[in-house]
Amino acid sequence: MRKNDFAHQVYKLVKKIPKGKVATYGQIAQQLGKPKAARAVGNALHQNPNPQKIPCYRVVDHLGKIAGNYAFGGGLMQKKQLRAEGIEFKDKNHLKLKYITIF
DNA sequence: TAGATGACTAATA
DNA sequence: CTATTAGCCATCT
Repeated sequence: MRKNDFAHQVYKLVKKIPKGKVATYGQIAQQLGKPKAARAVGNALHQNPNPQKIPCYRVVDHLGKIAGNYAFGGGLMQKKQLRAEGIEFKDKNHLKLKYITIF
């Protein structure tokens, strides 16, 4: 394993997502220079070597929807965490698209 | 090395 | 709205 893995880049970028905002897998992939690698980004987070350092709950799909119960405390906890950061939901599973951005 | 898998995205019906 | 098809890319077996 090299320290400059694709996954390593993903973690680094996810950690930089500002509070109160979220990013899509596609956006992260694009920041890495591979806009088609959204799927690979999801896989990288699935490995999730540092759930305590990586705010994977700020990463959602292109509709602002939470992936599922793969995160630290489950999908429900994830939604609560997002709401605690000032992010509002459009409905039960979809965030308001205005929050989907990096920087 | 090759095939299967998945926390994706887009297009189509 | 949901279901299906297809393309994409890193990781796993």
